[in-house]
Amino acid sequence: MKRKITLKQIAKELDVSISTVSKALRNSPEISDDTKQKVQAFAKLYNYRPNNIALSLKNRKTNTIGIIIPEIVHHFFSKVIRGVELVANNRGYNVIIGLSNESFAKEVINMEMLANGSIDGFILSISKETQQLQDFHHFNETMSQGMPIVMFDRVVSEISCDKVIVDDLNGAKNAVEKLVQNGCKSIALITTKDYVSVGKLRTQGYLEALEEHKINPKAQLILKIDDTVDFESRLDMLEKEIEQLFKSNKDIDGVFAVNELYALSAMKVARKLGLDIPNDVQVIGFTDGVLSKHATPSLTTVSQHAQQMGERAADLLIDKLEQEYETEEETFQTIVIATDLVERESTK
Amino acid sequence: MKRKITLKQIAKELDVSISTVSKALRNSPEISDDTKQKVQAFAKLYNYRPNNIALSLKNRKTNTIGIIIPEIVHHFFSKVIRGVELVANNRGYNVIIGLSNESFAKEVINMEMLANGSIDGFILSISKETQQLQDFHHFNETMSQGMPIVMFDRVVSEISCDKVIVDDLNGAKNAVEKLVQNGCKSIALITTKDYVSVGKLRTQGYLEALEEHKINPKAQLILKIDDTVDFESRLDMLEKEIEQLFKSNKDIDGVFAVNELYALSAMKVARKLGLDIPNDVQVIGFTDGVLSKHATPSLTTVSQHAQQMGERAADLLIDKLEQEYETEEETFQTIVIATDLVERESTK
DNA sequence: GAAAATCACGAAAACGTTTTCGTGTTAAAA
DNA sequence: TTTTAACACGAAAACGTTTTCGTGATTTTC
Repeated sequence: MKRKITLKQIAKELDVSISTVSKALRNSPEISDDTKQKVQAFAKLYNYRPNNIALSLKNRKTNTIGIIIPEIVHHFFSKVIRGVELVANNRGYNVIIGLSNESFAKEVINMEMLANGSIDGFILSISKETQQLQDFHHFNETMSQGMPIVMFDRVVSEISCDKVIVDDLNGAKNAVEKLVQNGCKSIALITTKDYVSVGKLRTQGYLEALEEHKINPKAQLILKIDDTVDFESRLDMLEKEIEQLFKSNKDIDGVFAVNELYALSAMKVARKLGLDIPNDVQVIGFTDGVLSKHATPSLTTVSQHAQQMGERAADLLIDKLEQEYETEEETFQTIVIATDLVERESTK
Repeated sequence: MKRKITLKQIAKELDVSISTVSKALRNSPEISDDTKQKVQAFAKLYNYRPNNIALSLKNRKTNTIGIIIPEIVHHFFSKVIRGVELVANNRGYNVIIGLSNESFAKEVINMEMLANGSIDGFILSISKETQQLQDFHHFNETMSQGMPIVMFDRVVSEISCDKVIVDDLNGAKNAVEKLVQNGCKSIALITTKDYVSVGKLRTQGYLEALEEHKINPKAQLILKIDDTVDFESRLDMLEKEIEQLFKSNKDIDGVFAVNELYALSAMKVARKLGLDIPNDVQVIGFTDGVLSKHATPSLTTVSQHAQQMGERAADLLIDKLEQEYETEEETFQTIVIATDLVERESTK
């Protein structure tokens, strides 16, 4: 078991100095062709590669970006990661992941771990708990140490940093307008409680769409789910709530749900109640998930372009990292990714 | 924008030596209580944290593990990552990811990148292309440099290293036996071409189950899909092949598919042909995906316990990394994770 | 009061690089 | 022949730690 070879070992072996070896390998004109050839041949033979850690220390730059997300077993987030990884690799960076698991404490700990030299900057989406607690000190501390942050999807307006967000408002608005145009008169909304930023915006989009079509929103058509519960494991509870919604509002002919699971559950409940989709009820979900495509009937969705979000976020971060001169005044941008309405069988 | 504070700066500020600061912070008995208090208070005030990169260089240990997978937008792999991340974090390690995107070249490049000091060891699942090319030099090179590797799921028998695999053979066998017990007489198999190790084993399980029940396997009931094609985008092709299978074998009353997509497509085609599930045809898939649970009818599956695989792999790797004495003879283990048959609506 | 022991701290090396600045040797210019 | 320039290389610092060893100063012991 031979360790990786170092400059020092090569130098010793060839009886030259470390500097000479380093220069020879980087083709410095200071070194004679003879020596260069000798060194390069030897290095190739022993498959020399510079040690990244040493380089990071020397350059005070790791060429690694940290990504902190609430959950990885999630189509949306894994697509974002793929996007980040794609451009990061192309631009010579590695990606290191941290999962907050929707917990504030884990988010803080993970960031502190990575911020101590392991990475050059963060790409992150904040946890639900952080959104509730409204405690953002760790972001400020990180940034005040000169480590840039790019937030995506779940962002917080109180923090000044680069951001990549989905156009939640217009995405929702377009979806609801589609339902209206398709003849729906009584459109239900299944959303989350208000502290989740994206839920709030999508709700707003729903309301605006109704308003523009002179439809009075009815409170009893809006179902706010408490999403601190893990509904993957408590599907029954979710379905009961939705069933209640349908039963007390027999006139529902359209449903807009702020995520895939809610939309699918709505379809399931509707079918169970003897309603035909899309003839009796039309359904649209807001999601980038994989379930929609394969559901029966397949679900019309607002697509969020998760991978693109990751790509843009990575570009934003790396641009900032490689910015030659620190601009006098820090300037941050917010990129808004437009959504697409992917029409499938759950709408007419 | 103040940089992170270092020992040197603290030393200068307090007019003591770097060594004294370091020792004071680590509570060395060499240092007087007075000085300790002074240093620790100052460090706390300025939120001092040792630089990970410097520590890595000094200790020749990064406390980071690299994970290389073919694809991240995949329920199975993201669950494995979650498992790895879970135990890694608990044991004081970070996780850095590399995506091979099923490409041999990217796999090699990614490994070389990370092997140059960035990580202490690998957890990986090899790409399809690597499986085809049967070129494993990069694994051998990595290991010969003293960097341990743990392979999971898609492993290669030619390489001696720790491995974590699913009991593909028995998982498949049990599934097919279930179908037999449920009364199926003519059971089709939808699998991949042979070079993918897991496909091969699952096929073997299918054959063994039939044999044990004295059923003669029929070649025309076995459909081998070329999975170099990305079927997420070419669903129609996949469905056509399956439709052909059903049409030329009207007696099919059971289907075992080696992954989720094939199983779902089979159900879709069957329904299209007017067959009822599970009364006319029963279907079982091999998967850890999310589609099965939410499909209609929901799909009976062989569960692979992906997260557990990740956990075991991480434990295996970290155990090896922290092994005090290098045992005389390297010894490798292969952990086999048993599968579970999750019965849902697609079987009786 | 001298020798020994204890205390409290600092210097320096090491991890593996890159780069700046010498410096001795040879070749060209005066 | 002397001065200058070009050449080819090495020493050392720096990145931020930890740790070994050394060393003055003070205290204890006889």
